[in-house]
Amino acid sequence: MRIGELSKRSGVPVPTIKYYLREGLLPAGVLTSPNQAHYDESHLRRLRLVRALIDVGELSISSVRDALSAIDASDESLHVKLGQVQEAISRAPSTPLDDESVREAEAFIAQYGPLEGYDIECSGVSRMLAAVLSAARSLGHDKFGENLGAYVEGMRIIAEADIEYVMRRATSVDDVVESMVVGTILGDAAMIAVRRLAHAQESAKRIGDSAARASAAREGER
Amino acid sequence: MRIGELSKRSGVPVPTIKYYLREGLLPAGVLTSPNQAHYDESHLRRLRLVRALIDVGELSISSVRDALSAIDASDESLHVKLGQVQEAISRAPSTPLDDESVREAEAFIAQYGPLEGYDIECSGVSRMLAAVLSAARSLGHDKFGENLGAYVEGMRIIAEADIEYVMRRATSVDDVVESMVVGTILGDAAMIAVRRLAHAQESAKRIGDSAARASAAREGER
DNA sequence: TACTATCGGAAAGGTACACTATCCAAATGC
DNA sequence: GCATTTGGATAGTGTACCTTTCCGATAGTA
Repeated sequence: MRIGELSKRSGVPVPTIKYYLREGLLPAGVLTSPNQAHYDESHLRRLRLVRALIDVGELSISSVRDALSAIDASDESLHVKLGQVQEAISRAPSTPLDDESVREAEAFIAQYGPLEGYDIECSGVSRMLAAVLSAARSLGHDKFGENLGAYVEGMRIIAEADIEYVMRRATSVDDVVESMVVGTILGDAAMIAVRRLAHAQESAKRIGDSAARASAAREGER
Repeated sequence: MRIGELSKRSGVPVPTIKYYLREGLLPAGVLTSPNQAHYDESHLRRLRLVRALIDVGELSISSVRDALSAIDASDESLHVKLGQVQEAISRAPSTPLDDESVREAEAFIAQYGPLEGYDIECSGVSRMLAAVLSAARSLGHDKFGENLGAYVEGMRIIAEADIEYVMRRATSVDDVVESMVVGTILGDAAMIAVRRLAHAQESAKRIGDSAARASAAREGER
């Protein structure tokens, strides 16, 4: 197919596709003449992945580029590759971190489980955690870290389901990597949404009785 | 204190504080003369909250404004207020959604638990879920929705800890609301970070043996 | 009472990002 | 034959989030 059909099938405007081509988010099509190129299903698939990373994952163009090049890299082991894509799709804050929080974050990671070959100091995850703890501290929530135990417990269940899901559907190594990217990005958003629901439900259960009754009454009036 | 000290204590540049004042993210100080104002601890606290919402929560200025005005609103019940701040701090995607995914999302919410007074159709949470399912579908992950069961299970644990945490430390109604905002925003980031760790650990356990051994060997060489 | 630093407030400027628009000669498709 | 579409390059747009600059007034210090 040519760029017009790629655009129609993906819902992405032609100029935007050209922009993505320029930015290296999409491999060039096969040139059939100096100014004609053909694209195939793999381009469509890649384009949809790009849009998912941008729209749902809210990644920047350059993060998407990093993630894709990690996906496409072929000279690494699967484990290393997964680490690289994880780094690419994890937003690392650029805020200055206080030492106390950095130490707390690293201690948490160390205690969480020995991760061989995991470079704690320069991982986005540890900086993220440090930023969270640092922000919590500055807001007077210095006990926030104690909550992390529950997070670990919850994430154990979810991560297990994630891996299970990836293993069930993936048919090749590249498939595993791509599924992990998709599952991670979509899962992040899904987790957040489900947590909001759980909060709303808990709020309704504990304190919303009168409000719910009022709402039900309003509903009844119609 | 005057603006200079507020800046020094918060780490936010003076011009940025002025900008936040203009944007209504920070209440004006008490004017002691036509061009002198005093700020107190509440301003410092609010300023730190704003920075946490922006830096950790990655909220836009206008979302922060919405969240703050929901926090400050006084004429609503706690339950309604919590719903409003939740809406303000939940990023709702602006992508077009396919009907199938919208239906699946709404069915999920309905089945998840009866939320009285919860307007499914115009909640950011349901749009978020629909966007996730829609993106999954377009990427060929049409079974992604089946994973949500595990997410619910994980979130039950986490949401319970969240509520517990808020109830334990809050001393007033306003405190509950603010703690909920902070806990939600920081918790989102924390969840994501912990999930990354869990994935890394699982990857190391299942496939990283050889890579870990290689890394350990490299470590040993030093 | 000089003098310097800092202040509040307004307006204009800047930077980064993610596209969009315009143009061109060449190729396609009816 | 001829309107449409193409790849490719360059320039422009819109939004978001600050910064810079300026002003006359005030605060703190000598």
